[in-house]
Amino acid sequence: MTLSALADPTRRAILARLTTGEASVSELAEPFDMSLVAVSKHLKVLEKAGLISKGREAQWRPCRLETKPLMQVDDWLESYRQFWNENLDRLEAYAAALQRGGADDRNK
Amino acid sequence: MTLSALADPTRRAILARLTTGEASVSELAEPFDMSLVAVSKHLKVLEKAGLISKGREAQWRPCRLETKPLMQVDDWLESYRQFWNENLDRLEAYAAALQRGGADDRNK
DNA sequence: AAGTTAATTAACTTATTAGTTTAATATATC
DNA sequence: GATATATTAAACTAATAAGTTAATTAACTT
Repeated sequence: MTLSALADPTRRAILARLTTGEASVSELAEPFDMSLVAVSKHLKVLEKAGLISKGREAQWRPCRLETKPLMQVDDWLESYRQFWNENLDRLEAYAAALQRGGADDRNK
Repeated sequence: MTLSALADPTRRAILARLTTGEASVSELAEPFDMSLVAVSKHLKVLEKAGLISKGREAQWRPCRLETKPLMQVDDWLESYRQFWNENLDRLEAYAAALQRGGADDRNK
């Protein structure tokens, strides 16, 4: 669910905004060229995904960023980091071999 | 586009499979309880997002994982890593303060 | 050249998503 | 208590997504 919540650019912009601190629904909506209702729905999606939480202060619902799901994405990436590091290692080894005197297919 | 491609569990499973090496479309489709055509479409989505590339060997289209978009996701996460580390720092500082003799609000 | 295997394209269905406008619910203020 | 502000809920529309089956393309095997 986290990834599909993150798939929308408006929602990602909202999250980015929240790294600078809490904000109310209408504050969060302000930069966007869409209705407040639409933004409110985006916030609901983010909340269901656990990416934000809402407090209550009078008639405002201050939203704040929750990091747990993002940390899980970070964890999920781990196996792929291993994958691309292996690839980079292979590439470096190949480049080094070339440097040492072009010991590639063309010399066989 | 990367994140919405990653939002689907079937597609994530396909990527995970591809960390173990190249595979043809039908090999990739085999574990799933859906038509080959459906998997072929998922592969098209992954390909458009740059997450895989397809070669051609006779009638097979060997797919392999491409890491660039995943590395970009990793980069995108960076600002959030900073955010949650700051939060952890604050938490640790608070815990340390408590340890040093409960210098919290209740003592003012 | 007939048949088999691998994959894609086309046409369609159903469900979900992102947005809209209008109405409702709280809370605060005059 | 009336009114203004902040937010959510309801009802609807249009676009996109995920799946299906049937047909097509391409390459290999007899």
